[in-house]
Amino acid sequence: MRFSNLLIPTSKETPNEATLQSHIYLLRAGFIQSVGSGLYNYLPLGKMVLDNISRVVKEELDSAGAQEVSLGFVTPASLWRESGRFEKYGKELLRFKDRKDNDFVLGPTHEEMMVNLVKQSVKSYKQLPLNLYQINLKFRDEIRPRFGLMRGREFLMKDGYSFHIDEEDMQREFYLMQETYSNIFTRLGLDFRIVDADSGAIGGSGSKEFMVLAQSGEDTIVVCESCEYGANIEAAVCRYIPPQNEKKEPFKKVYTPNATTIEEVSAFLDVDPVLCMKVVAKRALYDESSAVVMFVIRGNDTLQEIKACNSVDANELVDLSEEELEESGLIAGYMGPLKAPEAIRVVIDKRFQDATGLVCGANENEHHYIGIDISMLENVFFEDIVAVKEGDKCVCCGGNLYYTKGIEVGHIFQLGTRYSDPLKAEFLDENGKSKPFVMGTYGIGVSRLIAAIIEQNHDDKGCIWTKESAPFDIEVIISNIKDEMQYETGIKIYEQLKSKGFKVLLDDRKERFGFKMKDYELIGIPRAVIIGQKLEEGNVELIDRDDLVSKTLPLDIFIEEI
RNA sequence: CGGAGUGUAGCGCAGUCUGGUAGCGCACCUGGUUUGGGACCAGGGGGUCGAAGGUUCGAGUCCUUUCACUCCGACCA
Repeated sequence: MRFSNLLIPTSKETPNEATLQSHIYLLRAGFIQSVGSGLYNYLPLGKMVLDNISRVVKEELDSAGAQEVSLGFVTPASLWRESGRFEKYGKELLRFKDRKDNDFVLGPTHEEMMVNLVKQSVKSYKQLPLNLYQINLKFRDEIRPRFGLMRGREFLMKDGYSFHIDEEDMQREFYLMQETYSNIFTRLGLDFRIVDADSGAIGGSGSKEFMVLAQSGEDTIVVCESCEYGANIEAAVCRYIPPQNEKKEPFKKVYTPNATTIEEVSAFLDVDPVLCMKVVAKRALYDESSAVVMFVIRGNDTLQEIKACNSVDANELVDLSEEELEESGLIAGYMGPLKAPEAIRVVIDKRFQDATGLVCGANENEHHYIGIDISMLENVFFEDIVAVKEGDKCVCCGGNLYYTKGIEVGHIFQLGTRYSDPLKAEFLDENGKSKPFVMGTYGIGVSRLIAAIIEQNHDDKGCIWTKESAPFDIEVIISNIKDEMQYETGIKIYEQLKSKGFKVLLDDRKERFGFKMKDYELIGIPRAVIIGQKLEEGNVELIDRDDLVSKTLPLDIFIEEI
């Protein structure tokens, strides 16, 4: 295609709102246009990249036996009520009414719709397994959209759903999808890692995320330096030994004035923070109720809120105000699991199991207990609720764990019957018995991938597209279109490359050389051929975008070499 | 949700304190020169100053309300 005919509004200036490199370059190079908070238009170049990514996704999924469909974007709320998610999904779900006052939602994900589709057409085990997917718009009313395409409200996602007769077959498909996803991200030229993950609002068990490694990633992932273990911080686990106090202090209440933080308590009583029970009180929200919960962790740990939330099966955890604390009978700075108000649920971190000689708040102003053994506590239960720290030991091999940042581009879940049960999606097995489908669900953030590719592949001049994602394979740059020989040679090379099957962009604009080069570097097409001054000796230049190294080649050899 | 900030030409901004004909750079249009690293000269087009209401002879500027957008945070007891 000719540059002069394409809408590619490049810009020298960085738009105000962009902070992330990918966002800046995608805007400046004319791939996307901002239309509102978390909403973007795709211009021709952006649409080409989007289509390339979709194509790779589709090819790999189809060859793995999945089938593409397209579901309605607007979903009747009744389906969401049946699954129980109409209330549970929270404010991210955009709800609205039609003229007849019926409730609808804009689909943030399509489990309900897909289950409904299959329920109506699949009745027998003979029709299974089945893997259906779509590449379609999603809408999530994010609390705070940011980072351009990375966290928009409207975005393009591939979502797939598989249906099986039993767990075993669902797991087979899960691993097939894991492999298929690896193929997709490898083809797109990404450096990624597969990690264990929390299942979040989708529900189900056994989920894995595909993380593109990048400093700007929003997720913290924990990886092992000596084995393959990797997990999102929300789900990461590690080895631990329960803390034991060397000093055998007898149990007693002690006066601890002005010691409201772990540091102060630890210093005042001369005990290691690891032996201090830090209490984080939260309100756990459920569908129709809420409860105050005390999460008890070691003084040197931090609460992992997702794990904590899962430990009490809550929808969400929220902070307590000063007033709420008081109403619950809790005293900030002096909370403890021993002799706590009865209505309060206590969850203790697993790391405390069998621990002895601990310190905790006495639920009484300016007092702490010392010499507590965990066995003294009643009506408590143990869960893993703290964030793994760098330097903790890997559960698999004992190696050191460390943090890195990742962009979540894919997530696969073993759902089981989480949706088929409530939606009564059943089939008849070989004994003629009704059974709910056993399901898996698989997502890829297609529009987010555009940003992820650039986050991982750019320099200080602009984008560097990977082979399969690039809007064009090669750009033909005519240095000066008023030079007839350059112009005619440019056109000829352009036609030749096209006939060889390349996607070619011809920069035939009436601009100066430097201007065109800046645009080339900003847009980031993998290779360019420059038809310029060297043509007088019968040469052209071939340049690679990633290293910007150029090779001078005689015209006839150039065509061969390509 | 909490905190901070910004809305003036397509983009980036000045003008607001101290009310008096709406400005600059980039981009755009016309003509000419230039043509290997975002050129130059000359001429030109483009604005409900986020919106509504108020004060005033007069409001981009002062007052009230409202909307939108951006950034930071959502830790700890």
